[in-house]
Amino acid sequence: MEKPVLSSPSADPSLVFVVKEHMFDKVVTPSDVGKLNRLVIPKQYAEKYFPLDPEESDREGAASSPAETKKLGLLLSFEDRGGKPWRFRYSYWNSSQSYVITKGWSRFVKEKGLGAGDTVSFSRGSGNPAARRRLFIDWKRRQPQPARPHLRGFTNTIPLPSGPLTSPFNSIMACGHHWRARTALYNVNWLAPAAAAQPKPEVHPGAPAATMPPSVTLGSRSKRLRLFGVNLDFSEPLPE
Amino acid sequence: MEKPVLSSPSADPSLVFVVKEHMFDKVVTPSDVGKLNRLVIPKQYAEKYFPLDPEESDREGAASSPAETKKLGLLLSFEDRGGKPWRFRYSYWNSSQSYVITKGWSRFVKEKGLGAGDTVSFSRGSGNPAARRRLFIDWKRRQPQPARPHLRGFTNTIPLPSGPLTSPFNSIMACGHHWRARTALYNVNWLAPAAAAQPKPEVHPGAPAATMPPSVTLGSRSKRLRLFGVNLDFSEPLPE
DNA sequence: CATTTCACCTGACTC
DNA sequence: TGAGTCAGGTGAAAT
Repeated sequence: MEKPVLSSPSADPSLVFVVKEHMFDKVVTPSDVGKLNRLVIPKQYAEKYFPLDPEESDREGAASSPAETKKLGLLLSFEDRGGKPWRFRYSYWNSSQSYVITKGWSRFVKEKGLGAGDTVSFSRGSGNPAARRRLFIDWKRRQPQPARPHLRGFTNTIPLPSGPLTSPFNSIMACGHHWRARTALYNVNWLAPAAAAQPKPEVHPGAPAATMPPSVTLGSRSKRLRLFGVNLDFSEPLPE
Repeated sequence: MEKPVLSSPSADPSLVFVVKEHMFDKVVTPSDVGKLNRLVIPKQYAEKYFPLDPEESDREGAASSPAETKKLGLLLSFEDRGGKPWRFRYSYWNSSQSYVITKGWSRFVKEKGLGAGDTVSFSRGSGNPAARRRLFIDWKRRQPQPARPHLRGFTNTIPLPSGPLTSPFNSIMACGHHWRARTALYNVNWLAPAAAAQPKPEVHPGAPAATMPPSVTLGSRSKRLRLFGVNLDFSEPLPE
């Protein structure tokens, strides 16, 4: 067990400090923050910290018997750094032999804006059994990634993928956008006409070689691309 | 209640006609006829015609008490237009707050060859309470869809919306595509540059006036649009 | 085994 | 906006 640490003030105004023991961290995968709406808990930590067949089956949300618990899972209640409670369903998936947090997880991902590579951290209170039953969840952003260019349109600002920009169209010049309502996930891509009777795109400044066709590749330092007489402006990534 | 109608001969050879009252129709979704093996009954109809907590809990397959019925559902017995009996489990899903027909439904879908967009129709006998307890199910193929132009790209064929094609970009020429995985719903849109130093698009043949900006409108008879030196070919809708 | 059934779950959408 | 509906999913159990 790691050295207990003093936390920031908890939600309970009568407690100024909570002594916590760190349990484990997980660097979340794309699936952990994607639409599968589940977080896989590494088996070694799951069995150590969140046993599903405990002798002392006194956890909140526990079913009546250990066998039932194994089948139905548990309701685990955490507090985040602001004292906000988070209740997650935690269970074992026989099919994948893995321990997962399911219900409630996607709300956490959304509220915190978790992305792949970010770290979630699990702790519990330190001290007597009652204190140790108190669970905490925290998270931190992954190390800053190299800046990516963004295309700032007239009405939309659209994060660009870092790789080559491609389109399912091979025979037309197409500038496509693809997004999901009410999320910030946008995907812009385009292609040059196959038989281009078009001016070659000019990239300013410090342009990498723009290969087109089959695709336009933008360097992270490009700030402006003039394409078919149209100015495309790139900006730094949006503040998060 | 709609006007009672005389049906075709029923399964009971002693009865030549059955008087039916139409209850409701549902245009089935892809999920209703897909692998989920369930039919969602719109709540308004479910609660009106197939109540799960009836005072008179005398329906076939009803559990012993109203509370039990709510939990376990009912066995509903229908006759199709040929008098063939169809028994479906009908219940309420707490999690999605929806009424569903489950067991038995996939067999109906398979036998009738139901596809998305087809309509299933629910009726019951007209007259005294006993007659009204007799349930009927029928279905009809969806209307042939009106032809829509399709944009046939090199690698993709993308159904176009019938209305004007617009884009959230106002300042660049953008040809966007927007779709949801595994459904056939695609949405193609584009716009001309706001300050177009571009040739006007030419539309062949029988072109409607192409207004651009702010948007390009394609008539259903347009087969080809030459836009910025790029040919866009339109075809009839794909065979289904 | 695959397929069906079952009891959940979530997000997109509507009002 | 927030609440309700429901289409489209899931894992597990039943068949």
